[in-house]
Amino acid sequence: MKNASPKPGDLSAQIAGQVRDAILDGRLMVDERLPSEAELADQFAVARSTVREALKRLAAQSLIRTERGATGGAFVNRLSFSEVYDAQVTQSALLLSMNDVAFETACEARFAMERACAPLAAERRTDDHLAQMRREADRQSQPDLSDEAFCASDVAFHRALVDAADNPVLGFQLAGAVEGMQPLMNMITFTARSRGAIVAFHSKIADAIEAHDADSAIAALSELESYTQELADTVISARRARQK
Amino acid sequence: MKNASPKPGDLSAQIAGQVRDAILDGRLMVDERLPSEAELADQFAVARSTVREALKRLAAQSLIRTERGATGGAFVNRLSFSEVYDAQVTQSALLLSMNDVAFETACEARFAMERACAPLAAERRTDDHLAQMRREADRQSQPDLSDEAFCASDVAFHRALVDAADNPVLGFQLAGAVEGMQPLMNMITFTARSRGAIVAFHSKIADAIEAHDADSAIAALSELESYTQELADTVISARRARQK
DNA sequence: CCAGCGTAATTGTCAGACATCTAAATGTCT
DNA sequence: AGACATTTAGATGTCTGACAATTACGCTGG
Repeated sequence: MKNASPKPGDLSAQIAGQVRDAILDGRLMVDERLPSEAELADQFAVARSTVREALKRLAAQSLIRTERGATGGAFVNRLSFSEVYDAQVTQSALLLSMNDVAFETACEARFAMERACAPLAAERRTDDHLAQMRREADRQSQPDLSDEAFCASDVAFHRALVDAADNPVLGFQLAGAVEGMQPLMNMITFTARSRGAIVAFHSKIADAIEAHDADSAIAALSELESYTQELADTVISARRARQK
Repeated sequence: MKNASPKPGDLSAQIAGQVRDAILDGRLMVDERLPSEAELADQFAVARSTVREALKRLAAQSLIRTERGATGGAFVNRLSFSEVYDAQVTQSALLLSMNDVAFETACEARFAMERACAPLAAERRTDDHLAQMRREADRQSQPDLSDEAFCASDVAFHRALVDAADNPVLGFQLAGAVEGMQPLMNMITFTARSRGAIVAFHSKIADAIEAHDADSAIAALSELESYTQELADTVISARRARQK
């Protein structure tokens, strides 16, 4: 709306914004080469260093890539799902850690979204997805697994579930909710007993997905959510008591 | 894993990476001030301009903010939901536009996630949320609304629904799915008849939310999804026929 | 025909200077 | 002493000019 004159002092930010808008509007197409830094400096009537700072900003957002050499320059980058996926995970993890989000809130969001893809996963799952889920559940049964490894396997299990829904858009949106929560989950120490319960839920989920039974999968996910919440409550209140 | 020596040629990228890791690890706390650019240049044994490019990269990711003046400098930024929300929206929009994602896929993801927050919204909605939904539905009934304005109001309606779930984590995860899809939705021209149908669905959803009836809300959302898909199919096949 | 070499274009880095901004210290008047 | 104006120091923002590193391309000579 007000693209014409957003003058917040910083030239490099303004220039970055203008180029970003050009990419967003489609005035710059994927893989198109931007003018050289010197040309951009002329066009915007600024020094090359200022242009460079603007380009670095865009590069940090994966909007452009730069290549060196005679035919080099800055090119509009095709955003890939995997790139955005990673960015999503780190951003969510940071967001959660910096805003003291209640475990309950994050957990609720995560399972709400995961239940959202359960019907699709139940319908479309391949044998590969199922095998992956079984494999992770098996690994989680091994008693000599560290808490971190257990959590990593937990994430892998749920990621397999999400992948089974076979919708890349859904998949990358869920990245933050599932993988970004791992640091929070890592704060919970799992007893042998709680691990057993979790593996049982995972088996239940895998069974439901195998049977193409969406309702059972959703039910099992809800049970797992309740159990996770209970577990977190126990750990947190124990920690609080110990501090007092 | 391999943080020790990731030497991909670019000094500014390396430095940005080191500082980013420091923030992620918690070695740099929120609102902590980084050394001045000159000091950082000394520490890393590079020129100030190189340090600046690194800092601009981090600033583009909202990891730091810079303030001018005597007590200024670069400070670790507390990631806010609203910042990440905006980034999420533009990133999703770009991702969708650059990877020729099928409308069907995006639509499916969006409604799957929206249904996920319907139960929470039905339980927790306030009168404010409800009023907002009604207001947007009303606006959508006005025949002199442009297609863009209609779509914007549509987004606002669904955002009110998401907000009613009262879970910020869920809210920002859904940002990409709902608002990021707006460009795709804008490609559909709405006839008076289709607008009427959509408004009817919206009213149905608002009624269900008002009655705290999660199941009806989910059902209405599913109907709206089907209708949207039909509409898109019609528009797309008409466009294809016209081109041929 | 082809292998090697130089050349030009472009990004990456450096060094130093000046401009601008801002809080804090300092000075001045009542 | 307190309120207000002024200076000052430290920091970021910008500019200029130079050189290094890298890469495609064309030329030249065998």
